[in-house]
Amino acid sequence: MNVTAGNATSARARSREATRNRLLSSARTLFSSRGLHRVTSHDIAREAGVAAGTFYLHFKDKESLFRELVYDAIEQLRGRLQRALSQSETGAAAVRAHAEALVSFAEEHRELVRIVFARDHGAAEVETDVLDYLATVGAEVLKHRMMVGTFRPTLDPAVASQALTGMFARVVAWWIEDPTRASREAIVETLVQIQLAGTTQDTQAVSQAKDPGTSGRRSR
Amino acid sequence: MNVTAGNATSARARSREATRNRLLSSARTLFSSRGLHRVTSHDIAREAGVAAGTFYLHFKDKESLFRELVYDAIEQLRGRLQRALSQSETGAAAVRAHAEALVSFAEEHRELVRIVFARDHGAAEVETDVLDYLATVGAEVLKHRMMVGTFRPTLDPAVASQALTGMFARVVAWWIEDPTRASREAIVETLVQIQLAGTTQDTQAVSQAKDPGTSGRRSR
Amino acid sequence: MNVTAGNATSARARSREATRNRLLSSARTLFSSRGLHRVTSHDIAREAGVAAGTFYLHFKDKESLFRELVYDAIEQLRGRLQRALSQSETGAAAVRAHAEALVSFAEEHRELVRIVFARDHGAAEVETDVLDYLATVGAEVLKHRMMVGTFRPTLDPAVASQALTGMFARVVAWWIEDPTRASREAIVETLVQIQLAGTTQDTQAVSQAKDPGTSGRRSR
Amino acid sequence: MNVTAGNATSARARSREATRNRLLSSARTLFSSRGLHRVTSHDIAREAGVAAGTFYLHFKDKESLFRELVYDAIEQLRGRLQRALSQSETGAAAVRAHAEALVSFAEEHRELVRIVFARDHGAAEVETDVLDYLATVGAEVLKHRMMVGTFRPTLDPAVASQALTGMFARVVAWWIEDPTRASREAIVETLVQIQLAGTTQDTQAVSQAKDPGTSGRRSR
DNA sequence: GATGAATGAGGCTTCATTCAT
DNA sequence: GATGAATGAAGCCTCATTCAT
Repeated sequence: MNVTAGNATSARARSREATRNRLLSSARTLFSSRGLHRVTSHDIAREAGVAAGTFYLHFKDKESLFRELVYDAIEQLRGRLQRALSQSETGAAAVRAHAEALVSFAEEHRELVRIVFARDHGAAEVETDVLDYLATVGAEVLKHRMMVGTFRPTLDPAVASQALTGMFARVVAWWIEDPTRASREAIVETLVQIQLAGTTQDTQAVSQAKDPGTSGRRSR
Repeated sequence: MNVTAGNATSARARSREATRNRLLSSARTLFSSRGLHRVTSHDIAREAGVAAGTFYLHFKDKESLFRELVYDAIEQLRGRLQRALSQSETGAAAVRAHAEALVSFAEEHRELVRIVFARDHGAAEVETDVLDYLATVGAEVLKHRMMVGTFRPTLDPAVASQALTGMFARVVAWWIEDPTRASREAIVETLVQIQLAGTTQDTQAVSQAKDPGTSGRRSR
Repeated sequence: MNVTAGNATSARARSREATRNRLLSSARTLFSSRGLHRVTSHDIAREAGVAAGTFYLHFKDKESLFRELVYDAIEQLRGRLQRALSQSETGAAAVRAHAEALVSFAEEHRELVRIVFARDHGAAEVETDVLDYLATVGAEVLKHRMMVGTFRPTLDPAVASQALTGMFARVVAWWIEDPTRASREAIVETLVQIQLAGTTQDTQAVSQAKDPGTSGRRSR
Repeated sequence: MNVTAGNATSARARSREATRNRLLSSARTLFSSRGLHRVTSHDIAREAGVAAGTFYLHFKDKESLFRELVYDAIEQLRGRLQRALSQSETGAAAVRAHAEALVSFAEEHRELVRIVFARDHGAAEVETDVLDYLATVGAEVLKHRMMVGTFRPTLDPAVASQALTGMFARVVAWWIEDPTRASREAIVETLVQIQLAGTTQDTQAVSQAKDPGTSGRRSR
């Protein structure tokens, strides 16, 4: 009977896990299309095919579920980005790999991107701000690159990291909303070039800063 | 009697306007600190020192007031930025003037910035998304600069505009949240340099691209 | 100056009366199409072209105005009906004249009919119920006719009066809502015949009671 | 386990149904005494001994509940009346049976009668007007009787049906408000006689229409 | 007398959460 | 563990009425 109980328990555990996952998945879909505060716990339960009360057997409250979804997503993303960076040899390669990884992640996880980078996700309740977190992580990377010499030393790493994070989030959120807005290549290329050489090219600057421009081209 | 009537009307109108402004001002403060959906119409009325119903004499609903606040703010900002651009002679000067204008606006209108660039402003209901609007405006500017030759032609203007908008919004929102996080100069300088020369500097690039960095400094 | 004041006062009085009438008239129109509780005092004032507060200079409250409208209307109607009855020589003629007067009144005062006989006029607040009043008046008439011998003595006058009042009110309200529903003649004829001979005609009754039907026609 | 689940479901369903019925019953009482728009959803919930929100688990809104109450009532009434008619052999018997059924229904369902036939039930929102519906049903009956020869062919069935409906509704509503106003028999007799022979009896008419009058008497 | 801005009680409805089964 | 009916606080908005000008 111990054995039986053991099996039963584990069957239960598995079933429980399945319910939990259905809730997470339903929430992902719903939050993605309607945002945190326009989705009710009933909506999520209904979509998951469970009773309203079941929700609270798995999550403390709606916030909790949301936070879990978001944190999982950014951890995944962070991992992907870090791997891209660490596997690159040169700075330029790292920048490109990073952009590629970001765009790939967005393509594979449209819903998560819409949730995490949406402007109305009710982030106030998710205490640790998502972009702040990503930017903080990013700042560490920049500091490292600065030491290594691949980051312009006249920039403030904290500020630059916020800048880049805002840029990534916005571009990806905008694109994922309607992927026909730009080709995947245009997204990657634009992100890469801005990092490698900025957006500017004027008669004066051309001669002085031609190399970044050239490298921007080369990297295509 | 005409005069009396005229005065009476005026006085009424002035008083009405005053109430309306008190409501707007209270809303600005409250939205800035708590976000759209954590502020009730009663909160706003109370803060403004008027009765609950008075709110609805001046605004159709909470959304309306919010939208008015946001739209006014972005129009002001847009005007400031455009003026900065049009009064600059060179591309580099324009980039700097733009960044300066942005930061000044943020300093002068902390509350508006917190409302407009906050991620949880309930944008879903504010139909035209704020960043989209700004980015669209920005894209026009970039197209113009591309024709004039001060914008890197290998970039996609639509994508780049989203990128820059996201960057500006994020940096400014982050900084305004706590201005001790970076000096005003660091903010401006970082925004300018990223645009003029990107963030990167690698061993190869160092020698060749040192000037943008230098020019970044010089241009101070 | 007394004289002047006198003139001024009377000019004022006239103007005041005009305002009051505009309010009454607007209310009549609005109540007629929307019913008491779907018309606000602001609606009435706006329609009358006066300020919201002006309403309360002329009427204690919305109820008051409504009551005045209704009572005026039923007094008018009562007068018309009584005149029709008193000017008729025979009982049958009286019945017909009464029906004619009712229908004419309805044609001339569609709005009042819609207000008075509508089923949702919020009569609860108009303490003395309109139909009760009319029925009570009607009962007096029936008692009189009973004494004179033109009213079937086996009927209870109070009940019959309610019955007739309900019949009149309903037919008129239904017809006035859309006068193409039946011809004026059909309305009058049906009301007359029901009173003179009922609605029934069975195999037995046919031969014996054909005349009332015929007389109904003849009396045209 | 099936059984348990079955019972559980049943118990739930039964309890739910009980709550729903308590709400319906409370609403019936309240609407009956105060009319639709003087009863709030909170009133109904309180009277039913449930929380305010519970109301909305069972009914979309106050209107919905009201409509359900009214429609159920008129369907019941219609059934009763139709049965009375179809079980009668002669026209006169049908008229009497119909009146009896109407009065019995009123006695048994005072509250429903007060709601359905009240003049201020907010019918505007109950789209299909109750009396219109009943009159329309009635018109079909009259057309049938006309073909069978028990309905005076010179009457317009649509108009007559409105007339009778108004008569029935008014008499019943008036009586039920205070049953001491007339005896049950007086109500029935008056309704019957008016249909069989009208209200009139004048020196001329007497000889010509005596039989309907007589049958009116006989039936007492 | 007229004005119209302001009042604030009151009604409607939603939804996060609990709890008996 | 799952269920789903019930809870009730909380927000939104309307509108009859008042009152200073």
